[in-house]
This record gives sequence, structure tokens and C-alpha cells, in this order.
Amino acid sequence: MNNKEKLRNAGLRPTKQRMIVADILLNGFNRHFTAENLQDEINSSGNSMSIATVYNCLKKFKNCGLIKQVETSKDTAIFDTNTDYHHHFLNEETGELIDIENEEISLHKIPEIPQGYLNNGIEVIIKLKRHN
Amino acid sequence: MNNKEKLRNAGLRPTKQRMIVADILLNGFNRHFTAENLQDEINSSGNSMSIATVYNCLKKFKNCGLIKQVETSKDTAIFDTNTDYHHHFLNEETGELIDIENEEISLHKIPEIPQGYLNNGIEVIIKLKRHN
DNA sequence: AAGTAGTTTAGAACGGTTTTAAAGTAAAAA
DNA sequence: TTTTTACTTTAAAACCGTTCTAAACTACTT
Ligand SMILES: [Mn+2]
Ligand SMILES: [Mn+2]
Ligand SMILES: [Zn+2]
Ligand SMILES: [Zn+2]
Repeated sequence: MNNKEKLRNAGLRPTKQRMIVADILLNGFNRHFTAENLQDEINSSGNSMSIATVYNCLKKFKNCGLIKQVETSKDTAIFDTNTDYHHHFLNEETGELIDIENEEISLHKIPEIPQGYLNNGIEVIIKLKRHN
Repeated sequence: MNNKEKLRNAGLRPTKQRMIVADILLNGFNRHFTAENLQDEINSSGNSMSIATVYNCLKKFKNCGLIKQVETSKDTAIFDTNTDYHHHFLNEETGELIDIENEEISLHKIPEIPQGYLNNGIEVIIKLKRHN
């Protein structure tokens, strides 16, 4: 399935801007990135896009499940092209994230979900500090 | 141990402002809160404090381990008086956090820590959505 | 081709957080 | 005690990531 089809499939109009973003993000290589990272990459690919459009696009892609946003308390939002269920190492000094595949971790026991709610995804973050 | 001692013990001068904050936060009842929540509570206790001091104070308390900051991608920083090793339910709609005590959850298998790094704490977030 | 609903954009606005620099206070030194 | 020093508080401005505004533009439908 090509990117135009992916967008259509997700219910998004394949505009010029969304295709530029899809070409960068949906190429099979996973990455963690900020809105600014993405805009820089768009610029260095010879294209350009307003920061509002970058954010609009990321919000749409996220709502369609084409990308995810990582749960971290950094000041800048971190997005993730890996939409599989997975977890992260977080280097708190640098902010760097490393994927932990689902099979690499196992939650043996989880608490009862509060009345009236459903489990909507578990995120495990293993914080790292440099060894000496 | 009284709050003045707690502050001294943590290497912090027990200033008037830090004592006001300690009286609110270190009373044995745990809570999740923002800087603004805390300032509101200071105001309604008949005191007042600049927002810069609230943030300075929270940063110091956090660095001393008197409070923690929760790992969530909300736009506003969430602090936690529960400094025990524990986890959270997160209602993504409202931002509400509920503690999960360490005994309520068990990680059966965790991945190998990358070369040169140490495990500096694991945070599990169970995201909740309302059931129908 | 014409209509319309959705999209992009520059720039302004917003909101949480940090910085600045001057005044104030706590602890240490004399 | 007084003096000195280092640390703290503060109002206000700055900062910075993100969202909003409203006008121009574009993709899709008829
Ligand atoms: Mn923040
Ligand atoms: Mn944010
Ligand atoms: Zn990831
Ligand atoms: Zn908690």
C-alpha cells in the first residue's frame, strides 16, 4: 500500500503537505521525533511547511493511528512512528528514547481497573542514568 | 520529625515560603497536583507566594526527593507527594491520576539495560478510558 | 465548471515555565 | 552582636512549544 492509499484509508485527504510528511514518516524506519525535528527534515528535503501545518498533520496522523505520542513529561511532545504496542527506555539527561518491544517485557500482575473504566493501553518507561 | 527538620535534613534552608509549602505537602496525605493547584491552596490558606517561588520550591523539593514529578505528556507538570516507588492509572480525558501501589503490579521480565546505563526507576502508566 | 467542505498559512495569541535583577533573609564569620 | 556572605524571594519580562484566527487555497462532489 502506497502512502496515498494509507492516507485515504485513514480517512485523510492526501494533500501535498500530508504526502510530504507521509514520505518522511511512513517509510518503514521507526523513529521518535518532535514537531520541530520533522519540520527541519521537511526543510532539508527541499520542501517547506508552516509549523501550524506540521502540528495539524501530526494531530491528524495521531488520531488516525498512523503515529503515536509517547507519554513523557518532557517540555516538548515526542511522537513515535512505531505504532505497535511497545515500551521505552528513557535517558532522562538527554531525553533519548529507545524502544522496548512487547516481548521483551512482561507484566505478571496488574491491578483491577477502576469501576466504569477500561484498560486503554499500558506504557512502561524504564528511566536510565549513565553508569558512573 | 517536624517540617523544619525535614527541610534541614534535605539540605534546604527552612524559609518562610518553604515552610508554608511543607505544611501543605508534607502532612501525610498524598496527592497529585500542579504548581497552580499549590499556589491556589497557599492563597486560600491566607498566605501568598509568587509563582516563581512556587516553581523554585517544587524544583528544590523534587531534587531532594521530598516530592516526585509524574511522567505524563500533559501540558502541565504534575507533582506527587507519594515518594514511594509506585505507578499510576491515568484517565486521559480528565488527566486524573490514581496511585497503583508497588505490590499491586509485578513486572515479570524486563529487558537488558543498555551498555553503560543503570535502571533509574520504572514507571508504569495504565491509561483508562470510560467504559461506554 | 461551479460549489462546498476541508486545508494551509503567517502571524498573533496563549499558557506554562524560566530568567532577570533587585530587594530581602538566613546562616556563617568575625 | 555586628558584619559579611551566600542564598532566596519577587514582579515583571522573556521564553518557547503549541493553538488559534481568519484569509487564501485546494481537493473533492455535484
Ligand atoms: Mn511542561
Ligand atoms: Mn507539551
Ligand atoms: Zn517507540
Ligand atoms: Zn502517585
